[in-house]
Amino acid sequence: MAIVGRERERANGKTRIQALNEGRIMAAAETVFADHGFRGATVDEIAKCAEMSKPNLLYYFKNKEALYRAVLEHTLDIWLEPLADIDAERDPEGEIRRYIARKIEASRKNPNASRIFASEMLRGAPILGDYLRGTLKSLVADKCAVIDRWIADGKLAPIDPIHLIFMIWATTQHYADFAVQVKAVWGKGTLQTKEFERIEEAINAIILGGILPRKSESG
Amino acid sequence: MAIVGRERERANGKTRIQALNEGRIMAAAETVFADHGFRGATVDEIAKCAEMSKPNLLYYFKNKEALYRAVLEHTLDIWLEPLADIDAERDPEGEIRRYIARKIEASRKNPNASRIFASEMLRGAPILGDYLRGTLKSLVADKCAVIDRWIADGKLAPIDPIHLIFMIWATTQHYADFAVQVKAVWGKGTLQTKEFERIEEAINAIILGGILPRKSESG
DNA sequence: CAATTTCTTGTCCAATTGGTCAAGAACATG
DNA sequence: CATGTTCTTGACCAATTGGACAAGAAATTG
Repeated sequence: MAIVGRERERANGKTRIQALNEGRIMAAAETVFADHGFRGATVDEIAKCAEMSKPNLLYYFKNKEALYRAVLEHTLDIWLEPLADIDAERDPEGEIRRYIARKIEASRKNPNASRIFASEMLRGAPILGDYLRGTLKSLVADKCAVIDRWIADGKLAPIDPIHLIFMIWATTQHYADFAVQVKAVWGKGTLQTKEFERIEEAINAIILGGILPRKSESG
Repeated sequence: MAIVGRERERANGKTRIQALNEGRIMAAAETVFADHGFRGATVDEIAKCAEMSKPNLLYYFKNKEALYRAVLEHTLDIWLEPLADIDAERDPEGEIRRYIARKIEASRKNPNASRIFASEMLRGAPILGDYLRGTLKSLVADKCAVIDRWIADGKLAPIDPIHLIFMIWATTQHYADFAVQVKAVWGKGTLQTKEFERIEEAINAIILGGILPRKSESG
């Protein structure tokens, strides 16, 4: 059992060096793809950003598209998880608050992932199209059903669930994707934790105000 | 005064052919830039899309960036106008309804403009940075003041004006920028007038519900 | 420590890029 | 219709692109 002694701490069958370099490449690729999109990014630039030669990068990822796919896949995890977590059994206000919080957190902690996803959508989702029409569509359908049940139970005002979801996506991701604009117009140099707390409050105020049942009407 | 007889219908000092070709080039550029961003777009592709040779395109626009700037400028007009139109003297509900309606209309009628703007934001607004920090910032400040007055007058719930504006931007443009995703998840083949009417209703319902004063509290 | 595997890069390549140039074609006008 | 202007393009260019390859450098292993 002392076989672990030397170099064999390969997780997922990966060498130490592999894990290290693939990580560096992915990180570099994330920023370059986020800045320039798939076609605008160059392998050279990514390699330079990862501090390694281009042939070495291509030793780890067989070509530009493979690298792009790997990066996209990574962003999807971040993207999908919070929505899947909405629980029909708990109360809508708390669930939606928590969903918004987690989406905002994702925008704050991983703005590049959000921008890459946006860039892929802008060009018509040539890679993610199937994912959108498959996994994502059925997940959203699920959650729409949950929201509809909440509405039927009088726990939410009768709004259109899918557009509520779109609105939450659009609004939360806006602060990652359009960060320059937000900073410029808002007059903030950077968006830090403090700013994101205010953002979250503001979004919660409007959206929850818009979807919680009006007491004066329904009793 | 019969000088107008022949070919001299040049508006803005432009030849008939100039006006025609610049128009075709701009239209082509709009779709290509929208699909691939500045760096990802190629002059060749734009020329092909405009059905003319590359040197001919470069006869009308001295280089790729000049063309990009021209296209961006055109998108800004569409972008800016609706916000500037908000009138402090009229009632908030009607004004915001109208603003949302006009933004939705812009997304529907000019999705490419929206996507180009988004793409410019994604890469950090290297061209539009000054515009954001100048014209746009002060315009937004103006309108925030208007909204604050409405709030002070008890006509709106006390929400943060700038984030209301961000939310309206994000939500309305979402349907242009993320059209693929919307179509895929919503299960619509295309987004047509009918769909946009439902979208507008849904957005109005949530946002107005979220910002109009609650009668049960203040009334 | 020798053999084997993994890693790294300089060099090269064909294709594509943004852009120039000269020369001809179409047009407009006196 | 002759003349000047505007328009159009094929051919070309240097730089960059994504990627292949071979050969050497580091690791890892029995």
